[in-house]
Amino acid sequence: MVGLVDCDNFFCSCERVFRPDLAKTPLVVLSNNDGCVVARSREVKNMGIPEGMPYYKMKQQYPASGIVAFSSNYALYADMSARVVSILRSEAPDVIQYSIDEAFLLLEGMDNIDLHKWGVDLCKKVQKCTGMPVSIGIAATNTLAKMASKYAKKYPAYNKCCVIGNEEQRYKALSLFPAGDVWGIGRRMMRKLEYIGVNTAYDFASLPKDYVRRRFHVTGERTWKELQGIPCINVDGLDTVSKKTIVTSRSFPEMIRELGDLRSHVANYAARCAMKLRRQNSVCGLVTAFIQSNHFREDLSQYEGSGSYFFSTPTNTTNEIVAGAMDILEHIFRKGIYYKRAGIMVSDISSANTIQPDLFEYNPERRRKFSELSSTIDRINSRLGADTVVLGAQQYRERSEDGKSVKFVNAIRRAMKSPDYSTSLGAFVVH
DNA sequence: TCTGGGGTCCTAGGACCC
DNA sequence: TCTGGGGTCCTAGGACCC
Repeated sequence: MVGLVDCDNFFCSCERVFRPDLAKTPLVVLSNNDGCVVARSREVKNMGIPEGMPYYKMKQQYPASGIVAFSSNYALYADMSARVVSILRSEAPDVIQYSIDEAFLLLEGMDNIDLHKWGVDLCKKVQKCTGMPVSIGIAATNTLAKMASKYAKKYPAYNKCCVIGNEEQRYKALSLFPAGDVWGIGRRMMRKLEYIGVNTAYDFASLPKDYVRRRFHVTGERTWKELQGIPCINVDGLDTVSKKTIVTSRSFPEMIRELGDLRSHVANYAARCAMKLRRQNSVCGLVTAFIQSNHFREDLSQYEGSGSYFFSTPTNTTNEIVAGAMDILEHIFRKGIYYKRAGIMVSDISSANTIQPDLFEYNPERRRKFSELSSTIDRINSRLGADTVVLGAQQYRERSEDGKSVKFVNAIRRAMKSPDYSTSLGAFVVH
């Protein structure tokens, strides 16, 4: 059997752990730049506010709702996530973290245990130790466990733990479950399914296997099998295997026209990608940069530009990756466009332990220096705070009146961010 | 005024090989 | 008039996830 532990309204619950006075207050957490609603408390979900709704629209449409909004506080969420996982690891034989708020538990060797009681106790322990409310679904496959966890959330009678343990329970669970909510059935697939009269998970599971294979390919067939109770979606090692691509991208709080301003942003994203590469002890062979105009402004000219830069010897140093990104930017920049978003992707990722050097241009001394420089920057920044030391290209220029001096400015709007309660002593300074 | 960010896997089709 | 057959690898784009 596998278990799927899912934090209830994760971002909102993180905020509530340190603001118990808001336990019953409708709460939302916003995306970068306070753009969209990315997390909603139960009260807000009940009001019918959809995920992804732009914050300004929410304010327009629900002016007197009493909803409290928080900017996203990723330092807090990442730390809370780690705390929850550490409790899970202390209780379950094997834990695979699947996302920031979800983990699969491999429940081998627990055949003679009352799994429902075990799950209820686990949720209680997590809540007691971290303050985080969680639910758990237990079943024979990942897909069924995900389904069970939704039942555990929806019906209080389950006491936060729902087990799909036999055929009767599986049949009942499938029959009452909308097909579109099944893990692996997205919007596109659901449109096709509706067309052939499939509404519930049971309807889908009742389709002939060959038909599912033909219409929905292997991925659809896997989901179908999982619903039969046959495991075939593997998440083993998901959290230990290094990433194959790494992306850093952002929308800007204001639109940007100048190449110089774009350069600062893109250099920062490139530096972040380099840091993420080093963190997983990887190097990349390719960096891709992209810049985009504002899709929502149909009155302005639209443009999307992207380009790539190959490294003859794979690298993870900040200066090489930033230099590559700057080179691309020169080529893809067009004058007269109002830019709203940009990003960097590094790919062709391999281990930093086995770098294949370029036969003709390899310069070990240069590489060693760059590499040392980057790890020194990492050490300084981890001790003294992120972005204590950056490349010149990463500086955001805010020009003074006379245009002579520039200063460093914060690039992201987070007007309503909570303090970093769990990771910074500064959060508790009394003013 | 205002609209998020970061991943994975699969498939079709092109380019290339013998 | 008439133009083979069987592979592999790579990439872009689609679909899905949180």
